[in-house]
Amino acid sequence: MMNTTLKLLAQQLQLSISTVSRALKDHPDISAATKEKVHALANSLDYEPNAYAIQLRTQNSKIFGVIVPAIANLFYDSFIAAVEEESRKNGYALMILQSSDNTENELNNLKIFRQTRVSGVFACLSAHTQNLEVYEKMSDRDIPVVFFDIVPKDNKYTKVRMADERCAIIAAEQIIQRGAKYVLALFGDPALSISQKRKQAFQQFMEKYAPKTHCTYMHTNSSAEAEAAFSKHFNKAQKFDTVFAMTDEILIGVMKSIQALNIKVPKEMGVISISNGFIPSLYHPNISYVETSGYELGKLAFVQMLANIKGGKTLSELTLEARFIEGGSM
Amino acid sequence: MMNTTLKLLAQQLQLSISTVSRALKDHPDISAATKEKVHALANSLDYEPNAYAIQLRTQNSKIFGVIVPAIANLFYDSFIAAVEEESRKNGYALMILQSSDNTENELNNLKIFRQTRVSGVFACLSAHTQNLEVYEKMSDRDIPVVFFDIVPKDNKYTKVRMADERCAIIAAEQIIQRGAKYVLALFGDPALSISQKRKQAFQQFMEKYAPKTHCTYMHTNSSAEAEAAFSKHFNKAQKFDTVFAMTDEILIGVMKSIQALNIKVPKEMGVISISNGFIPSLYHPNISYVETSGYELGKLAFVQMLANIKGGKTLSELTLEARFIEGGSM
DNA sequence: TTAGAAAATTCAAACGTTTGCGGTAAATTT
DNA sequence: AAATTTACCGCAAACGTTTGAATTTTCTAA
Repeated sequence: MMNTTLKLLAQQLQLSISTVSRALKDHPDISAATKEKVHALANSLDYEPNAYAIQLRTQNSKIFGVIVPAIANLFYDSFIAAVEEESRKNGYALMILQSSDNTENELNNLKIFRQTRVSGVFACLSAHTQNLEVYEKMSDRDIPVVFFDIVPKDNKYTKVRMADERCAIIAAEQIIQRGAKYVLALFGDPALSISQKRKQAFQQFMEKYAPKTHCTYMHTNSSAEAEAAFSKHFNKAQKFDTVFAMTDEILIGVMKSIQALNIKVPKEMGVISISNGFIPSLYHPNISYVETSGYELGKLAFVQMLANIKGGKTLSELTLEARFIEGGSM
Repeated sequence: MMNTTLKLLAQQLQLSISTVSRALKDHPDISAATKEKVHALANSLDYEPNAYAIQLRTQNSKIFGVIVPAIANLFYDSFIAAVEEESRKNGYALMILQSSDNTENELNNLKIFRQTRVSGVFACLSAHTQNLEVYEKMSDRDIPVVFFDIVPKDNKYTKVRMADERCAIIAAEQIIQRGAKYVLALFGDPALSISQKRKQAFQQFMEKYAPKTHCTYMHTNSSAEAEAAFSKHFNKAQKFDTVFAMTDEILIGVMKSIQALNIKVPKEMGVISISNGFIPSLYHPNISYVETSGYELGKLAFVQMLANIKGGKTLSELTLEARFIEGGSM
């Protein structure tokens, strides 16, 4: 079936293409009568403007690119969901690519975005990406980039992220409030700045406000490692009374161990984590956590993107405040 | 910064646009020397073909649309991940839209896809979508549609889905093998055909091969309902020894109740579910489940899509075989 | 009436490609 | 040396839209 185009409408109505085009978008130059006729025919012929022709003409694709380490991830999921919602409201579509935490994929994806002439990209750096040249290239072409979650250090970029230090501190506050004596604090990959930041903030806070509390710090790279670390340490001389998990991944490992050892939460063991909220809700009692909402972050990122597009460059770093969500595990 | 175009290259090289265009794609008409010069300049000027111009000319967007009820969902996540992988390999990009299980959104998304002139769409029907007219319209425009997971009944469409009945039967087999006497079988929204199919297959199989086993069938619409249903029934006169959860959502509710009541798995209670695998891996012991792999389904869907594009229409329904994954809960 | 303004419509170029066809110069054949 | 082939390359139209400027039509006022 032939696609109906402006030309076709124009022919059938004995009008020029430009008149039809303007009629369709309510241009004041066009008479009400003509507008009506045009709209009527357009509807009955089911006219859909050709996005490619428009973009070619206007240089504006109305598509945002999103690049995440993985789509199948609770946090990024909700981030994407938020961005998608806002995009749709604002007449943008979304193109989502995953880097699988691999710098090469990240590069390829960026290239696709350039080729697609996206109107902007939301980027979460791969864990070990150092070279930001490609992102510079986007800026050169006036494609705004909003970094989220894992962001570059350099502050010439627009970025939104969780208040990582605050998250850790809020958790520490809760641990102190519980009156914990022996704490096992589990953090993620020590190579990631997010792990470093959180650990440093946590440790500093504990040392300052609860110097008598005995804390053991560990880094684990997977659920399995966290599970092993927990059960190994639990069986040692001094039993912990509280455990802190920096991520969902770690929490999962910890909870498996807790179930296996049939430890009672919160009586025998207090549990607190930093999370999006889904995983903590899976257990009984619900795990208390410091919320890092991918959804909220997505909303924030979108605001930044729009600001970037409308008002030119707005370089800034926004952090999303965290809050404590009471479960029953403390 | 100006985008470099064929015209620019042509000017700088004192060649015609067509020559440059052909040189760039290794056309036999062009001499090796010229090709080399063109490539060299293209590289140094960082030329990227304008996808919109190409699509306008060739009528081929090299973009697939994906429409899912929700991105933030373990099953669809992995489906998308698979489709994305394959798409990238084949030079396609992906545009992902979520319907939030709302028919109106679904319609809007489809419209965006039509406007974007996607090369094809992967569609999962919203729970209560009846009117498939919009999908017909896609076909009219020669945009192939591959339905997945929640698919229309009519078999004039291309569809891939899980072998729903088989999943339920495999679970039933395991339950019989465990020697269960009293079974609580929890299914999802009775309005969904998937719930009906699974329940019917399950019930039929149990009645035929284990008529003496006492089964209680229930429908629950959320984790909370499942949790309530389980604990309510568990406290009645006759205790169950086995529970079957049709979805992750239901499993989550069941497991919360099991944890709350401190029931020992698998000694006091056998647990089996149908799942993607993630949720069952969260507990200790791991829950045994019948695997419905979104990832595999994605791969399958992509094959179908390619077949549709290459070889014209291939109407068919493919179902993905399910398999039992041993946890420690049976 | 008629000039002049206002309203409505059309012209035509441009966005960056692809591609059938035609053209020219060099190489090959008679 | 003329005729034919071969190897390269350029012309120009087309894809569907937007938009500044020009043009035509209609209205207004003297």
